[in-house]
Amino acid sequence: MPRLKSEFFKTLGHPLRIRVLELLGESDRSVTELLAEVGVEQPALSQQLAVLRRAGLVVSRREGAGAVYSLVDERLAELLAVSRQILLEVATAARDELGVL
Amino acid sequence: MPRLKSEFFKTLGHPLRIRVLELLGESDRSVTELLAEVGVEQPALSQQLAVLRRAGLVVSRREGAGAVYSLVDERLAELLAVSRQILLEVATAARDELGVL
DNA sequence: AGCAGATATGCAAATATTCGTATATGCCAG
DNA sequence: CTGGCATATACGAATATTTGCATATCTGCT
Repeated sequence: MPRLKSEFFKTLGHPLRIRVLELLGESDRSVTELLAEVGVEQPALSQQLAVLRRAGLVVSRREGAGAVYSLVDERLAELLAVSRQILLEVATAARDELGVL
Repeated sequence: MPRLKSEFFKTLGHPLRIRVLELLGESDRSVTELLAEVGVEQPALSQQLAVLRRAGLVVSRREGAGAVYSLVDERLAELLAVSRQILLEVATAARDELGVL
């Protein structure tokens, strides 16, 4: 399972993909909406959406002209929240470390 | 924060590193012990331990001859557990998807 | 000091990811 | 069925990561 899990985390290892997941955690969004919120070229966004889709973390449905994306599992939001906690902890631990020296 | 978070996940995106974190989640371990449990060359292990150290996810203390590693934050174990849940969900979702086609 | 075991670092080749740009496809209006 | 907007894919150059191997460093012992 480490192999699978590392694939999963590798998928999360990209700023734009994280950003998108956070936004989708709030609510479903069309590509156009996402495009307005993250500051990148359209192909760049579609590429990363494709990565997330292949990893099975998001799904897209066509809706009229465009496409709407949503998270497959809401626990992804939870995961990102937990990771924020850990990051804070790790960051302050590192700061204390430096403080002691 | 997406940048920081993606760095964090990138660090997790490696089978050996995941394996090590899971083992350290159970209990602290010396490099020698880790070496016996994961099946890799010693330099490979030390390299990945170094990555984890630089990322601030683990710390090492010298103990006699060798070095003992431990997790900086036990919530890392929790995180890995949550990710397991999500993986299962995602995997079955994907399977159902295929089943429907 | 000199040795031996344990751990860490350096570095180049192989491999994988990202980014930009061009282009293709899907869908609706007219 | 054609134009135009929305989204997706292709592909090469730039960049980052991984891997294997050689070697350095640290520690306790004699």
